Amino acid sequence: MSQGDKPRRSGAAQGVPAVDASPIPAPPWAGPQARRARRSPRPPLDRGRIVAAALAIVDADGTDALSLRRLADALHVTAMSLYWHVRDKAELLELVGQAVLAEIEIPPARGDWREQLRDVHRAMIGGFLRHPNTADVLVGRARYGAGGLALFERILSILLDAGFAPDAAFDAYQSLYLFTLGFMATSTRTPEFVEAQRQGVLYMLSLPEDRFPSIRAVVPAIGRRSLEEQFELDVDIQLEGIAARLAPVEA
Amino acid sequence: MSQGDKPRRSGAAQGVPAVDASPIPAPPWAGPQARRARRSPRPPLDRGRIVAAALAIVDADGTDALSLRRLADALHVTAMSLYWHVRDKAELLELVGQAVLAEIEIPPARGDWREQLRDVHRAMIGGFLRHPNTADVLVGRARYGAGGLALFERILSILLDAGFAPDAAFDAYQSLYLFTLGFMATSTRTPEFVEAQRQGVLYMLSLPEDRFPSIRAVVPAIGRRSLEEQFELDVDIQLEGIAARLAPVEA
DNA sequence: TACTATGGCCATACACTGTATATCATACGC
DNA sequence: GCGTATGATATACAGTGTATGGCCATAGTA
Repeated sequence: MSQGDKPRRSGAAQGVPAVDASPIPAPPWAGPQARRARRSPRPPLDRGRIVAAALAIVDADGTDALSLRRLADALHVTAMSLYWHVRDKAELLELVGQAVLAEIEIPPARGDWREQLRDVHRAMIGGFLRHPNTADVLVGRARYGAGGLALFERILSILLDAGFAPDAAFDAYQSLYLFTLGFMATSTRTPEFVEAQRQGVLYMLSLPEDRFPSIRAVVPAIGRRSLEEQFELDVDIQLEGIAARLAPVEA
Repeated sequence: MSQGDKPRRSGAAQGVPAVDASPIPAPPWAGPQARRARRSPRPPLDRGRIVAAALAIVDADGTDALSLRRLADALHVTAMSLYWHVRDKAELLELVGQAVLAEIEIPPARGDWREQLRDVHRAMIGGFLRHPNTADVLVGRARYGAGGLALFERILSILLDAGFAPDAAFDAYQSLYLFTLGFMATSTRTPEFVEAQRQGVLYMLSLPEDRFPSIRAVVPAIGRRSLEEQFELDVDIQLEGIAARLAPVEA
């Protein structure tokens, strides 16, 4: 029984959450044997430090630059050491995404449901824009960590409290969520992406006016707003649409 | 002068568009020497066939499965042969994305601006859902090929014709575009993604009701609509919001 | 204090990726 | 026929994620 199983990764290694990407129902942080002390020169490398270092690399050079060896180097450790704490790179990326979400602090409720949703989304996009290179992580692998769940719960509760039926609340959430994802996807700030965007605008300005009159007419409007302002306006559009199509009848 | 330059890739190799990702202003298809005939058993491998084969692989197994060697094998060719026709993998992915966009046929105009936008977006999402695994390509690298430009031009012209000011037209477009991106990002149909989504729902259903009452109340509403219906509703919400916030005053 | 178990880290290796470089084969213009 | 572009290939390299197995210090037990 206790023979074939090497110290292999996965499962409840050390005192760290076992569940795959769902640390909520049983949050055994500070688990059984509460992290025994150590006095070796470098601290003993846990998920927190790994994820923090990974996020730092992503912030600096984008997700493509995040390789396990580079991450290990940053932690003064070999690549394989990471596998003791993390199942594989996919899980690592998930944790990075969750770290970004966890940083977001949900503002207290004030005002009607539209004000509240505006506030929550402002906080979200603010938190995201502090780590704009995490877009593909957040957009691609949609897994909810603790932070994501809290946001989800909060948004839904605002809607339900406002009298939305559950179905309508979900539809409203979906609408806001999808648009937020799209916004994040286009807000990457890695140098290549920014340059590509710039080139795109230049290119569109070079299009023949007779075949693309509308593009030519509108392109000058691009980029006249900051990302924050842009987002603010778009949230407003969402809310207006939600109010018109999904909100409960009563005033 | 004509010495140091090997047949190196890039530029106006063969009769194929030279511009990096912008085949519009000078579309030299059927270029100078209109593709001379050949009767070798296998035809001589052009961008079209490469992109088609790549798209087939992506449709079958997702973008992660698209490696240059596998693509080359499918074409009965070595990996390096591809580099004659394509600068690098990034360009290949761009071309795959553009191929998906190019497949979309823009419906004729009928009805008011909202009807028209609905029709165009229906066509878009229909075309996309025929290649749902191309989501990250379409979402990640936002480069406009011929098809993308045509869509862009069309949507803007609908808005301008409806009396939107250029700034407002761009804002409206942006709103629709971002949300469409988000929708595509969450519509990947690769097995892992679908499974992850399913797990997510199950997980949320297992959350403690006292801490996540809203989630528990709403989760049953997930997935009761098809993707097409979902999209339809969300477009409606966008349009409603756009009408309320951006549309010109006149009726 | 001696002994063992094990948590945590590392060395090595493997299959696979994208791509640089150089070479080779065919077809066409002269 | 010859040179020259056009296109495919062979080889090689650095870098990726990760499977496997070993190493060592500490914790727990006697």
